[in-house]
Amino acid sequence: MQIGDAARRAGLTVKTVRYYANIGMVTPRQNPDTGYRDYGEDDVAKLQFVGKARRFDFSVEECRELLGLYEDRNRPSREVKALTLKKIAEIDTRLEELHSLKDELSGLASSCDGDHRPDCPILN
Amino acid sequence: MQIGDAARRAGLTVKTVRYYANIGMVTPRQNPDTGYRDYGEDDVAKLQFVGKARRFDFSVEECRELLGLYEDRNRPSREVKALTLKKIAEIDTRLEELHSLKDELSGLASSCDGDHRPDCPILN
DNA sequence: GTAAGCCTTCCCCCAGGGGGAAGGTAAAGG
DNA sequence: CCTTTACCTTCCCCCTGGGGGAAGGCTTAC
Repeated sequence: MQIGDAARRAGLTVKTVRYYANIGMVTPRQNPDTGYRDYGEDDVAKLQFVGKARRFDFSVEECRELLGLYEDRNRPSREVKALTLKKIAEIDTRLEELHSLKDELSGLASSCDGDHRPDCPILN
Repeated sequence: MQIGDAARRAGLTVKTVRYYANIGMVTPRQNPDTGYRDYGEDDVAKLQFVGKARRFDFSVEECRELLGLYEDRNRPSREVKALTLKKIAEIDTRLEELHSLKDELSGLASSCDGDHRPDCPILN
């Protein structure tokens, strides 16, 4: 199948799918007649997998890692779980950062009158 | 004062301060003898302000906007407050996304045995 | 004299693609 | 059969927010 169909089925843009081919993450066969990329069902499955992992905030590099485990028939699920737990820890860190950031901004906003006068505590 | 001192006093790198000069955000005078950038106290104050705003997760474009209000003697604090509230709303959205992402990943991780067997629900 | 420590501009690099140009190809409609 | 439309290809520049380092110029201290 052509890249357009593969992209639609994976819920990705053509650009993105082509990018994944260029960086060697999901490399389809090539149609020798047209020179077009030729995607099979297995490729679509990988694209869907990567798309999902990206939505899960895994970086492209992490996706490549996960894909390696995914393709390995003897993959130990231990490694996949470890990667997921690491990701969860990162999310926790980011959550804490955002929480304290929000608290700080909220404090500033509530101490700011929000009128036309030039003395605003946010700016000082 | 030279860029190195200004950067140290603002808690930024020289590269960053030079970048801010290049994009026209904090533009110091120029020493006519040496051709070096010449920072005054007012510039340092602006750099500190921008550094703080960046740490508050404001984009460079938003910093430029805030700086415009900061420099305007007749600035209405209303606008500053509005920008801050908008930022808080964005943080809320991001918090929700991260929470649901974490829930989803946690569910996957807990349903994954994490042993050597090749059937891992995370990958499926 | 020379080495260290400033400064300058210039260019390439990162993620993760997006936008669009220029040109080849395939299938459907008239 | 011809044209239109919708594909596809490679190529190159764009974004954010700078980092890294080269090549060259200047004082100052030893």
